[in-house]
Amino acid sequence: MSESPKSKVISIKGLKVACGECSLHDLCLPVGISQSDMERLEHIIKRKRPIQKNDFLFHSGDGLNSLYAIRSGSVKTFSLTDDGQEQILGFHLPGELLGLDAIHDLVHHCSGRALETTSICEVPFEELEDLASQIPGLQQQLFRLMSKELQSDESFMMVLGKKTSEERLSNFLLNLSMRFKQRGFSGSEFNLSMSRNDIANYLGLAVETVSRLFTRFQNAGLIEVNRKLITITDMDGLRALAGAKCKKDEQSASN
Amino acid sequence: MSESPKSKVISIKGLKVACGECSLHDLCLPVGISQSDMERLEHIIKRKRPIQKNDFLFHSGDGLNSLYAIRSGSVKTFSLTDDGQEQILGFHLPGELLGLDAIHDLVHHCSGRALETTSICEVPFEELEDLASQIPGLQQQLFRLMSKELQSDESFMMVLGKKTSEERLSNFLLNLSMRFKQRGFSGSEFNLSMSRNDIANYLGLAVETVSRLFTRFQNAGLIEVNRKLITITDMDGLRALAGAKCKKDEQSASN
DNA sequence: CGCTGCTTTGAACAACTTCAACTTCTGTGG
DNA sequence: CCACAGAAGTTGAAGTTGTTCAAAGCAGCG
Repeated sequence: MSESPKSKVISIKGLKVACGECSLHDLCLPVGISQSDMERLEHIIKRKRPIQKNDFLFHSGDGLNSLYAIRSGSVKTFSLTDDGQEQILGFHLPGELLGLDAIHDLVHHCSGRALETTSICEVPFEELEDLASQIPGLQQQLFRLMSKELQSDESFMMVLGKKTSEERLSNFLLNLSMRFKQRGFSGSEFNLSMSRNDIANYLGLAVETVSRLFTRFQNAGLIEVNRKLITITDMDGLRALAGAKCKKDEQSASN
Repeated sequence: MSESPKSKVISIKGLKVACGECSLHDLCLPVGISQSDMERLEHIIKRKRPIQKNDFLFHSGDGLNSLYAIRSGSVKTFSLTDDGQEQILGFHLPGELLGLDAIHDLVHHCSGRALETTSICEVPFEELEDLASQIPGLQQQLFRLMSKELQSDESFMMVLGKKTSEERLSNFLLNLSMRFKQRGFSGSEFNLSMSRNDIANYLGLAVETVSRLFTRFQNAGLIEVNRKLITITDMDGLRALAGAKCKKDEQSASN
């Protein structure tokens, strides 16, 4: 496949894969890990050549061989309903680790597919687990990562369970904004790598609804939409939409 | 599976908390762990006196001190939307471990509340983490447990994102049925410890809808409802409802 | 008994979906 | 460079599912 990683990890400069140097290193695996431990970790990580838009990173049903960390680009994960339609489970940005849900039974229950040209670090799971048992800091970091994903799943359940279409979309945009910002990109202007269809699917809405919402948000002066490019022009307004809906002001009375 | 592997669990008889003897031990923490390691684990677990219906196990905002394993009874977890309404995130049965989502930042982001009189094993998290770093089998089991929760969250997202009210409720009943069966109870007749309101809330529906569905399911001969007691009389019929909906038979043509 | 809270049922209403048509974009080949 | 075909996105109007509102039925409990 790609270049071999056995090239003595010391000289980080010459190394393609270097977590310590990676701009994402505080999002990704190594946190609070010593230099030498970090090198051991880097040693097991494989850098694969970039995958193209629509390429699969893994398929539902595949055995779990590796976890995948996104270096650049973006990936969607999804599974199929009984009647064969896609349900998108998440959109994943650089610095995120995919495949954690397959640890349970060592089988992927969703598929991962690139939304654009994407480069990936592959982390063989067995070796990672082994290393984690030797490096407490790594174990802890893995626990935290998984827990974080549980948290974000939970907050997403709230979106799907209680929120209106307006709240869902504004929530979605703000979530992306936050994550882009965290990664050093602009939080107020970014490209959506996924289609409207994907957004709708993810949010449990019809494409048409999403489309209408985009124009409604634009007309309301909250965002500017240029095809895939979104500019948030009124962050607070968007936040207001995403949060408490005031459809019942009388709630203060009943409360 | 069920029969104890080796009952030389020392004088477990005298021990209040004995995972090795616990009927839930294959659901809960210890799996593939040596006898002596198991004892170390049991040593850090505290058995608390049963909590009563509506008592809180932990509050949203609390620091994470312990994980909680349910021995008997049931618990709901929920958080509040910005406008103060409850969103139920899950119902938890004996053998399940609560609080994993708080590991990330050591703060609970949801509350846990007993649905009935419930007894709990408290597992101090720091000590557990410490132990996990010494016992690879324990680390692995924790990874698996968290991963399993990720999986079930994902399948629930599918329910909320794509399923109709009928599919949601039948899904819910089948899920409970399966879990009861797994725990040695009847899978076809069980008590709902949660209110209709809670069910509706969890499934993202209105109470009225859930109520109507119960009567509809009963009229269709799928279940029998006696207040909180549910008897599933047509498991396959219920499964059919939960799975692929046939609202479009023409899909075979378009597919 | 007569509360009180939970559940059920009916009827009107709203939000979102579905269907259908049209527009814009993208990439390909002449 | 333009034409064209297909995909993606937008917009309008009709249709449905599930919600909301209102009220009655029921069990549990002081």
